[in-house]
Amino acid sequence: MKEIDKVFKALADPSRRELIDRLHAKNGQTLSELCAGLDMARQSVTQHLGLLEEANLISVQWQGRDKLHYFNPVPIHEIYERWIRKFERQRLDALHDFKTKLEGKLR
Amino acid sequence: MKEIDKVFKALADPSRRELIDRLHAKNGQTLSELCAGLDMARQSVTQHLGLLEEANLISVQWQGRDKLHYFNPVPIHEIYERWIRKFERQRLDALHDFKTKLEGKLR
DNA sequence: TTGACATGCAGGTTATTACCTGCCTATTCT
DNA sequence: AGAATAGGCAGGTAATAACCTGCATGTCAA
Repeated sequence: MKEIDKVFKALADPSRRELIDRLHAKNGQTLSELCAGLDMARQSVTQHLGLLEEANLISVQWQGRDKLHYFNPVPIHEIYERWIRKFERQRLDALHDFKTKLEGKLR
Repeated sequence: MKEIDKVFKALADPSRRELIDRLHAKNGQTLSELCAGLDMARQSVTQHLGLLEEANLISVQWQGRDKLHYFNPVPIHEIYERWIRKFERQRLDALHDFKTKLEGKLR
């Protein structure tokens, strides 16, 4: 499976995006910390975090019995650069055309 | 299911991203046109297109017996605005910090 | 009008996903 | 040392996803 596929797949699940959001708000959280309030068994969270790690969206670091999780924004940036940006450009072009046409009608 | 969830789910599959890419390259293609070269039964493609339509990533228009497909960049833009942009910002900040520290060391 | 073509609809299969529970290990704290 | 805490590992289940085939319908063109 290609890297970019893993990232898209990882982002497909709302719980995983929620986890990323939480790490973005506070980096370096432990598993238990991330579990708190997530209405889901610890094992499920572990699994989600595993997928995120597979996609290189987070990295982990052990500290005694604690497993610390860190968010890595690089894959998201790559998705943006390699896949999303071109559509943004098209969209802006469309807006530009629209505005131009509008100005034509108003003239 | 929330709108944004549908979009992320729709983008999770490589075949569906491929379809979007093709429509981006040439808008208004028929189903048969999109099937060509996709090593997949027509019905599967129909299903993928259905999901993309559900996510509002494409819209269709009938013309006689032909079903024309058009790409809509808006949902992708929304994903970018509401979800990706903040991570881009963090990333740029990180780069900036890095550069600043580096300059500190070089001084 | 008949044949060729574009697509829809129904249903079935297999793989994957998102969960769970139960039990085990390692670390910390008292 | 013993209890509490953080996490791993194995396995099981139910829902969903990604495919397929077969047949029906509607449209175009000779």
